[in-house]
Amino acid sequence: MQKNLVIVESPAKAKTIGKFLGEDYKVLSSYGHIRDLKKKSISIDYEHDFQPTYEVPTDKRSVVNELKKEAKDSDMVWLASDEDREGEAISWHLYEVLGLTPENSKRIVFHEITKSAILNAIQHPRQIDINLVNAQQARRILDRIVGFELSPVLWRKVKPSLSAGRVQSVCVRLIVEREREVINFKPQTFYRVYATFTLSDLKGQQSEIKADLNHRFDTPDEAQAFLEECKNAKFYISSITKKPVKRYPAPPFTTSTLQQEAARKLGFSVSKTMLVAQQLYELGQITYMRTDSVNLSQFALDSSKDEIIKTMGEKYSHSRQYNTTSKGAQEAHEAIRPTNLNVHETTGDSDFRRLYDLIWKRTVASQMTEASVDRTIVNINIENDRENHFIAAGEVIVFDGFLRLYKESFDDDAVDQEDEVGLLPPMEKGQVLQYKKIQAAERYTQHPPRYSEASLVHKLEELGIGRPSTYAPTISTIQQRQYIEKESREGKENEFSIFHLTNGEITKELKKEMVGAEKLKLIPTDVGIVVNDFLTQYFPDIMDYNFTATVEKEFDEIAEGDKKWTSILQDFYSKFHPEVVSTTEIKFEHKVGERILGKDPVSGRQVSVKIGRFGPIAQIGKAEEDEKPKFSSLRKNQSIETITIEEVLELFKLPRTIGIFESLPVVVNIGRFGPYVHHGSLFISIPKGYDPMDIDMEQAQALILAKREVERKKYIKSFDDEPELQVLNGRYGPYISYKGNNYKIPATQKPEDLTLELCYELIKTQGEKPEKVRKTQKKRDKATEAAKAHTVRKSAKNGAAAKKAAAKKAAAKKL
DNA sequence: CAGTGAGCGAGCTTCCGCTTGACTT
Repeated sequence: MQKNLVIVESPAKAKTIGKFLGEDYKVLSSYGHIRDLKKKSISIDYEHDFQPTYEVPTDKRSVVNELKKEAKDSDMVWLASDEDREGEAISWHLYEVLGLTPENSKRIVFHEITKSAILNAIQHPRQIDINLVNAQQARRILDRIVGFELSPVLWRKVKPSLSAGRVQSVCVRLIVEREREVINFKPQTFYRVYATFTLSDLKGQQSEIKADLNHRFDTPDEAQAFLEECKNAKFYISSITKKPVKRYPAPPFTTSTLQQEAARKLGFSVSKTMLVAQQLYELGQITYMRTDSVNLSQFALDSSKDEIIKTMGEKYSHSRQYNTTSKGAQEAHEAIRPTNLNVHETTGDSDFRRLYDLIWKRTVASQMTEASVDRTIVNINIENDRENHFIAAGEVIVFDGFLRLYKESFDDDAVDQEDEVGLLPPMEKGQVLQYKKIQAAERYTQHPPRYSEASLVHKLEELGIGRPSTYAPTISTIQQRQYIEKESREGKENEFSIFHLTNGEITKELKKEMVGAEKLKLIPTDVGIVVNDFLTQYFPDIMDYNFTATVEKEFDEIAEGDKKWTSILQDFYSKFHPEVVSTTEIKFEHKVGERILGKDPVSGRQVSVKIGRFGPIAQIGKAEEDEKPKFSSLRKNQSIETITIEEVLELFKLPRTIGIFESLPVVVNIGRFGPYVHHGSLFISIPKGYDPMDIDMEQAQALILAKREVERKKYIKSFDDEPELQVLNGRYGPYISYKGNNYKIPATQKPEDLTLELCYELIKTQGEKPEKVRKTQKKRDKATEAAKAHTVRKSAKNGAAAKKAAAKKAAAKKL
């Protein structure tokens, strides 16, 4: 019988700690929470002080059973989950589920995983802090109430299977509001003036300086007038100011800052960063990757100091401890850093190496001396012009310090392309300059940038919404619900004018540039916009950007023992629930989010757009009229909010019957996967370059015949003895199809010469794959729908349940 | 890949935070 059982949250942590503690200690992991509110029902008893009903989820049963067994075999159980609200609750649930007592259990905490920290923790045990636990229960139950009361309102008023929650709904709101700012933005033009001057020093050496005007002009006339004035003006240096400036390194990484920098410097998505970081953590190469703390352990401070002195010298070392400033931080862990700072690089694939390199550099740089820069500002006056002057800036790095290793990136780096400033030639006050050229270029003010995944995380953290463990999952949830999409937009070509002044002559040039290109930005869908507007109108408190911060304050009061958790919930629920009831009872004249655009000039029937079962649709006519309404999906790039009646009427020009071929109609339409020609049982995608609005019979016939040819060529060979095996011609050349799986044919083998035996051999050498059951069309439809509704994980686990639901749906559909 | 679209049915969907593997729909 072992003496001690220590339970931590993460298995990697358990492994490390196990090494520090001797034979008398067994260290196991709870794998996070082991108990939660029951999954299906709301599981809160409103009649009895919000009494929750907890259950051990199925995927935690085996963990719990093992812990139970080990606990029974131990003299003492040490509950060593993290020291924050969630961690305290994990310990409490363990205490309850494992049937522990104050005599056979102790609660311990540590912030860094070192032998001394853990031994010290064991010397100073305490009991479970029930106030902190209650704060967690309040948080959990409030989130359940919000999610499970609000989502059904959306099912009734907007569309089934939608969701709402304290975090996700506000997240969508940020993106919707930013999109509106972008749409409503009216770019303004202005003229920016910049010049190149020449000056000669005492020895007659010529050099050049670039300088910007301190003023922008609103119109081309003003810009031109200014250049006119410069033609014969005298330019001289009116002042030279030198100022030493210091630059300080950024603090070590938290989850949020790591996600942002990995996106900017490595182009990683938020989830990719977390995936790679998780692997580095499991290999013991970095500390825990879900943290909001910038704190470094004494060990990390000491070893980075050693490392810096050893590789760069004493003057580069400057130890610092940073303070966490982000809202709602709980600081149960250290900052993200390499576990051993003397390991400068890691092995593995390039993603691995690059992320490790980033973390190593950021950590070490944070412990390095600040950089010293001499900054020079030169004012160049224009004689007889007291309002305008040119400014030239120069910078010399006197001591590079941390910049030797690492420089933080910022989101607008790409915008400030003229950011580089270099060395200025020697000059003195009063010196007269000659202009070489002066240019006034037309520029446009830019709309605020759409959010990227990383900049959204930054904003969420700033508002104190969400936690390090939820940033990545939240972004994928709102994508799965199809509230937002990640999209890239190509830039548009834009013409602008530049006036040049050279040799006393002004010329005008028209130039083209690409503007407005955006890479993988977050854009709301129609569903996202409609849901957001609905929630913002009827539940403004929940949708308030400060809602989380406000309730967090109350949770803190519970944790401090100043307030009762049930009365906080009572206050909230007594206000919130009636709002849910009254909103549910509203009989809307139109469907939520519906826009009436006017009347169809041909039939006189009403034209409207709204959210349909499969997304946004346009409709002519009303359901209650005798004649059935006509429907058409909106095109990609069209939105309920901005579409015009003309555009809607255009949609109904399809489907278009363009003629008869072989006594069957040829119909052109646009479906979910783009434009297609429909003839008999054949559907043919219309290739790019053709316009479905004016494709003619000749072109359509060609497409039909070409498709037939492909179909004909598709079958190279089949065998009477084995109807399930075929040799086919596909997009990538010939292949073998067998029981729903495909197998390659080596280039040396002529497909026509294949025998059944040869095919079997090829299948065997490539490893026969398990038979795939070919589903019917309808079933597959339902399966994808079900998969969309579930998260990837859930659908994997509940495969059988999903199938059952799908079958039911399919059955319902037939009736 | 699949080319859909309003009510007499049946019963489903949903939250946030803590943690990792095990899947073939």
